[in-house]
Amino acid sequence: MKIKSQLNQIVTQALLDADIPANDIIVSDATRPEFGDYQFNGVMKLAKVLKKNPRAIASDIVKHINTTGMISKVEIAGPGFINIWLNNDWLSTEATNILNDSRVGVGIVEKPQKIVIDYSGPNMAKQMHVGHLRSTIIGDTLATLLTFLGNDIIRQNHIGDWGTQFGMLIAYLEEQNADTEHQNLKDLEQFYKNAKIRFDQSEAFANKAREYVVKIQQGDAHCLTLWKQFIESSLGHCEEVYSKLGVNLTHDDVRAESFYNSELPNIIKILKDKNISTNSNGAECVFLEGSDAPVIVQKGDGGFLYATTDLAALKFRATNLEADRICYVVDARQAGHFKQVFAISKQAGMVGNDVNLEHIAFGTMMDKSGKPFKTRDGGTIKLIELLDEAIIRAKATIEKREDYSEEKFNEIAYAIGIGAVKYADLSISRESNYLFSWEKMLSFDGNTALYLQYGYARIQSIFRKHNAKLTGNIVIGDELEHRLALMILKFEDTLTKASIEATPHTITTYLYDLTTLFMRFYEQNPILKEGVTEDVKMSRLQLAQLTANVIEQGLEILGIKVVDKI
RNA sequence: GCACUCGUAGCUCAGCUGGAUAGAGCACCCGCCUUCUAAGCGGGCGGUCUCAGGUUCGAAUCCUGACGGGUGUACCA
Repeated sequence: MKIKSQLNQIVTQALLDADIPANDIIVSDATRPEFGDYQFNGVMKLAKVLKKNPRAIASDIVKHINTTGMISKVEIAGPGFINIWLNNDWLSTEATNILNDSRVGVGIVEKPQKIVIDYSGPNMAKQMHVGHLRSTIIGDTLATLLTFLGNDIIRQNHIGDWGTQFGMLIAYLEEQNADTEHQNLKDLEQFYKNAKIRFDQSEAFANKAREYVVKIQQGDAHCLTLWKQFIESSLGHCEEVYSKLGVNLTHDDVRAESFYNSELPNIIKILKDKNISTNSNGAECVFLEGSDAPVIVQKGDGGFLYATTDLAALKFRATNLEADRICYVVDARQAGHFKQVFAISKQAGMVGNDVNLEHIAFGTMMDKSGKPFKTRDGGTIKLIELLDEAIIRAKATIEKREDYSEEKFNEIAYAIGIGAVKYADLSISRESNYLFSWEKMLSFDGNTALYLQYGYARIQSIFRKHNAKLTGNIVIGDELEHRLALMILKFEDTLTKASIEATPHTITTYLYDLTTLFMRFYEQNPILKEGVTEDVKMSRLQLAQLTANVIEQGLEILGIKVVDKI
């Protein structure tokens, strides 16, 4: 339900009917319950332009606001605020209507876009670690969200499969002998370490590794075979993580760095032809306004850099993939880099002016002491181990709660553990650094996945008891039910906002508020208890059902599973 | 040096396209279970929104400056 745009229209019409020039009329959420459901604050500004008393203008507008449909009451308050209450009958009708809607009342965007989302992007020469977590989780949520709203999403996993480290790894792979094939790649972590040790120990090996870098780049068949074998194996490990995380990235979404290799000389040619780049100290550079350091697109030795690859990728995405919007879900520290390549790509015409380029930046994950998240000895924490620990901790959290079957116990712990990790990440505003805390993320209290899952499970419990068809209509009986119904109907506006601003935490905040509201409703308004009339019972059951539907759908967009029982 | 970014309750964070008395959670204190999952709910305590100016009828929000933290900054990605 698009509530805000409907209200905007009603208020705009009221202004027009009152002969007041109206443009960009925006109604906002009321700041307090006693101020109604929504408020319009634009009168004071209008008063200045029109040189009239704001309360007089407000009164004029209010007279023309249509209160026969969704709005029940309008009031002028303070210097000229217009407070708006929604009609209970309208709320109940709209809410009842979406009871059997699989989209819980959420429509499709008017103008679907083709959107490329670049996320995860692990380096094949390393095991996935916590540094890849945020990009993977935030990116996947955006992809799911934008798809749900009706856009055409192209996921791009820009894996790092090219560069000097691969010489070392390939040399080691060959030294270990290829006939054992994937066997010696089973424990990739150990493989990386061993290769590094060999590299540091043996000068001969180190030289061979450097030689291999050149060979790979020259397209030596034998080396390329080994390289491909290595990449496949490393990617397999990533997919293990994706699967455990419940992230929708597949082999088909992989468009590796090396994919753009053949295009790189052309990128340089375009930049040279358009006089965008110049040679400086032997390197091909682009000097952008407002910055003293250049963007180097080709090294003095002829090698290319990641700026070049990113330009090629931008060109490919805008031209071949025909994207309207391209989102890069990458660490905030890369902000400067993206600002530069975005500017160059537009200047060089590699990307059309109408294409929206966005760096979806996120902050660093910190530990309790406020330092970047590392193991005790300063190493990076492997993602797969973090996820396994989350599941173990989830088990500890719920083990005393109920007698579960082994299978059920594992299923619930998985949903809670992985959900906790994802939710903790998504619920913080993405640009700020975030503090990693097991205690906080696995708590039943506060804004956590577990609280929402618990709320959902409580509702399922009600329906296990009720276990019969829902009939009748929703009837709003009190203030709490009014707010709950409205909150349910705000789902679409929330998703829309989150999709435009690329802010998953908008969704988590909403779901948390919804669940809190439901818990209060549930405490105060009995559903299946003695003395509740059939009509009221049915109405409340439907509100409970809708709440569960929104929680489930909302969490699904966040990539988090619900469970019937906790 | 220059650029970017952040500074809100003891702690973790919302709010920032200007609006009414700045909100949550944790922690702490006090209440509420013979009845739908009390791992819940209600109430209380807690703030010069880093500081100083400016714009405005109105500033946590916008502008300038200062202080403090983080990050980036010519051939890694």
